[in-house]
Amino acid sequence: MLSKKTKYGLKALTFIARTGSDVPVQVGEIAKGEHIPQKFLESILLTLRKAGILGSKKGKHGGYYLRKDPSEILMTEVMRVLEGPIAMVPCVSLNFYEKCDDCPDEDSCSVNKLMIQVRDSTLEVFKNTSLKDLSER
Amino acid sequence: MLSKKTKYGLKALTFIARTGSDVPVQVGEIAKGEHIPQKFLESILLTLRKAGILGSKKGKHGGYYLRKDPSEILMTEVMRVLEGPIAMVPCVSLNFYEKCDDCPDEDSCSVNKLMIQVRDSTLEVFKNTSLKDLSER
DNA sequence: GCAAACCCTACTAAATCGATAGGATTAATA
DNA sequence: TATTAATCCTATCGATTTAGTAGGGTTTGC
Repeated sequence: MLSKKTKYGLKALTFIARTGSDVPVQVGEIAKGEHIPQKFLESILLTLRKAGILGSKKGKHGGYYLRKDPSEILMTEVMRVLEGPIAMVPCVSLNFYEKCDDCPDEDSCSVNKLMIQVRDSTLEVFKNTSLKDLSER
Repeated sequence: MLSKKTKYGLKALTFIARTGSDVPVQVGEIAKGEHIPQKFLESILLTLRKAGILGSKKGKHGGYYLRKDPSEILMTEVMRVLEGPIAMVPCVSLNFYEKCDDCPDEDSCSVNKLMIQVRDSTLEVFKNTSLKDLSER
């Protein structure tokens, strides 16, 4: 299941991208427009800023803005920041690999093989979808 | 993330399929062979039996067996029984659909569109993989 | 200097996960 | 028929994660 954090984060990014300008967008505005609890959204946008996807401006007329062109912000990056590993099991994760404690041999593990296929097909979708694509729908 | 329940369930099914016979396989045997806590595995196999994927025989020399040929047991079915919805959000789930409380309009929701793509590509993998495929690896 | 915005830490209620415990029931067999 | 070995079933539990909330601190524009 996709966490609310990720879902809200994607909606917020789309919201910002859709304004189409470099003027910072305020948290309150996004929260209202997308029906997201403001305080929760604050922490999500903070995560996205720390990851380098968003920039921020403090004080009056402050807010958040995109640090790259929407077409250059890929879902692989966004999903990894918000949701963590794309793979369904750590033992097939490219960026967050971890060995299973059960399972002495990955090569003979049927789950491993299946989950590699799922990972690759999901990755294909995320790799080929940018924030620009999201915001144009 | 894939739950341990699902992971263990898949391994157990693979184990049973690999015996290649109709003789019931005991829980203890599977637990030992796949390094799964026996009591936990018991409850998982019970779930699979109630879903009609496994059959069971009680008493001495009892155990679990497949109710269909491995080639007819598809990952779509197994995953839905063990893990629940294949979709990452309920609003794009085919078998467990639910409307989002935020999000007034699904058609204009960027998350919705993205998750439909992910669902379809994952579904494609599960639809084309049977227990026979798993057990032959 | 004050109001409006982001920044940061800590806390919490609820749900889920990964088991474990303890026995009830059933079936083969000696 | 008694024993034993297996599945069946319910309940409980500690740890973790999730989805927030609370309460300010800090910075900036006017």
